[in-house]
Amino acid sequence: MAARSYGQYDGVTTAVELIGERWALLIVRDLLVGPRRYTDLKQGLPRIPTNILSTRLKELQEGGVVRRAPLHGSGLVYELTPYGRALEPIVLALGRWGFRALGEPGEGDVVTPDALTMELRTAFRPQRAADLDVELRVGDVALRVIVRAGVLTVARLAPPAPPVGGSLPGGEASAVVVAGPGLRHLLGGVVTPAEALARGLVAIARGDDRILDAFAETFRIDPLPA
Amino acid sequence: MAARSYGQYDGVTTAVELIGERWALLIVRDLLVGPRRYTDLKQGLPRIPTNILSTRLKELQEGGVVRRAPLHGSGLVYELTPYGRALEPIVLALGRWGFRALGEPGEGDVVTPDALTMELRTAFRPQRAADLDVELRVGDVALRVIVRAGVLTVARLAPPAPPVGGSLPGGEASAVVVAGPGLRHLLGGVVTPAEALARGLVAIARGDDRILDAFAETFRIDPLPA
DNA sequence: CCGGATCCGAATCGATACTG
DNA sequence: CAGTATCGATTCGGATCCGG
Repeated sequence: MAARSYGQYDGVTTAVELIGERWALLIVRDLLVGPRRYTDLKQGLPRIPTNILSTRLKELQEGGVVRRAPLHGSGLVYELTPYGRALEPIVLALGRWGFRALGEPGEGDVVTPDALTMELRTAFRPQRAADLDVELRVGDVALRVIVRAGVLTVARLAPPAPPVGGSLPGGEASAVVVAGPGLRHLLGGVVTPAEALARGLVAIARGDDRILDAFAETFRIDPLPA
Repeated sequence: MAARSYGQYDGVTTAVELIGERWALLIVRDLLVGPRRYTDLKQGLPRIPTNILSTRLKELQEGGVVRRAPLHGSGLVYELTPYGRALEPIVLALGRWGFRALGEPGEGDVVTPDALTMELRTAFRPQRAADLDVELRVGDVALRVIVRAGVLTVARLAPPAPPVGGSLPGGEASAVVVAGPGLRHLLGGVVTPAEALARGLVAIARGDDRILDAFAETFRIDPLPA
């Protein structure tokens, strides 16, 4: 028996042995957004040592959670296996759970595009979803957030730069929402959209303020059900 | 920023910081069965170093996941806070996920009463549940498993010892099911109850063999939905 | 630039012993 | 019962280096 084994024979222990090592679940989180190259993962996890990333990817492959796939042309990507993709509801639920413990960001904490994408997915309420097409900016991350018929699509945008004329296929979002860490108060339902605007937690850089009502109704992580 | 921080600001990262350290989720797993004393936890996690158990309990308390409560009389117990209890569906889902990767037990692997209790909870299908009252023995763990009106109750029994006359309140179970690691094949639905009996994965030490049909219908972790 | 491998000090973990 | 203390074994983190 490996010295570092937990020495137990059950499903929870097996799960922890597969994805419980440091950084492993954050790698899975990013891969849930889509296949990623080694370098992409490294950028999405700025503080991960490269030897750890390398080791984890190997372990996740041995565990059947991740596989390598050749990238069309050159290079390769890591992607979740079907077994790994089965973690999606679990990671989303964990994200909701952890969200409720979010305080102020620590100094140096970052928000990455993939993390914000997953955060939106955790907060997404298909039953309540309004049709939506907004650009969401948090820090230097910009995402195009589209909801159509209860289906959420999130695309990464180039970091906010002075518009040069190049526009996305499909044109621009109907509104631009700019937020900081205070966005969590809106998602958490502890402030109304109007309050969030008044307190400067969120700003509408373009478009109608009322878009925020639809946004806040569509994305919410309610406090624990008593 | 702490040197060991992941340096990200989102729900998944926060969750991992709260319960992602080694052993933490196994502690939570056992506490989901019920409040436990320090010594109980140590027994339920035979390979955990006591300093780690001590450290984790402190961290889980700081994170608002666990709290200490005085035990009536003397001593104290650790129990989940409401926030910690909110992990239940997540731990159950993780248990189901990990279950599908279970192979043969490693040498020295053990099955503890709390782990087996949680395993049953992960496999429990309320919709399909038949009324049931059986004693389940795996290794030297013995559990009284009762299902009534779609509600599962699991109680720990003293390790299988020659009946001395002392009986549980409520009397004896209507059947005794004895199993080994091969039980996973029955729970996984890859063998029928009849096959499980024929191959010796499971034995009925007392009672009618047909109780196993009800058992296998009530407790199952199906393969991944394609 | 991509995809790592290597090296090394710092921190954590694991095992055992010990204590109020 | 409920932990601390100690100390060697591992792992992690940070930086650098290397082959395509």
